Amino acid sequence: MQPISFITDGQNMKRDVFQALADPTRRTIVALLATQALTPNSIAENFDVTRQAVSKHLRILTECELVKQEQQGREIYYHLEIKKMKEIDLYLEKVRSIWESRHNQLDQLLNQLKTSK
Amino acid sequence: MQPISFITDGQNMKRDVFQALADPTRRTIVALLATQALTPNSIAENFDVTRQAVSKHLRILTECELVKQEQQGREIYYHLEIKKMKEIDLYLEKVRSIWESRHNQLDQLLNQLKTSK
DNA sequence: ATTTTGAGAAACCAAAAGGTTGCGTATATT
DNA sequence: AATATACGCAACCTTTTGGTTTCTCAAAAT
Repeated sequence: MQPISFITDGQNMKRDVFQALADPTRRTIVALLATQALTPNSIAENFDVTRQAVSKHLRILTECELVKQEQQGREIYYHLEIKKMKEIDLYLEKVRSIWESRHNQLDQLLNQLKTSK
Repeated sequence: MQPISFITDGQNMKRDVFQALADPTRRTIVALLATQALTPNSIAENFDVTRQAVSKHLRILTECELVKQEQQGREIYYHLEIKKMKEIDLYLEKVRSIWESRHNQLDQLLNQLKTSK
């Protein structure tokens, strides 16, 4: 069997959201961008890495569409696409629903045993 | 400023949950384990990789405590620790609350402008 | 008692990740 | 017009990742 990806935008997503959020620095950047749109430079000021490193992180976040760019003169403002986080919820819900239905099956089994005694 | 990890068990967690779920194969394993506890061999049968590779994935999932082992004879059953997924919710909630409060501020500003015209 | 089976551990490898420095280019500033 | 600034891109380096193969060990099966 093939490894199934539970997150498949299918068309033009080069990167998956989980992988993008695997890096703690990127998670912090996302949290930062939740407050307001920011430029690479202003983000870099909050970290211990160069502006180029932040740029790379932003590229990855952009590739999975968690973040969008908006050019303003020579500056580029990056802002969060909060909707994209839904995809993570989707996976969590999927796993939980499987988990729950398993319990229901157990409950059903227990009920059957109970009523047939 | 230091890169802040939003997921810090602090004490004995060697691996963070987001990173563990970054790999699509591991996400599928987690979904599989949501149905029932399984041995490495039975998991490997569902994939295109060797048992050893699955073992490695299970080690990573175990390190972040998303999965627990239960020895039975010479077999080891791996079962999902569904509670651990809460940590992901926590991050999502954090980001969303930041995002919401930002909007509230904007709403407040708009209201102020409206009442003072 | 011998052989098979389940599984972790180790050694190894190619590819990806995360970082750096240096460069090119477009937009502001003077 | 000359200079400074904001940024992306490319090249490079080191560490991590995901996989394989091989080995060893303990538990079952014969």
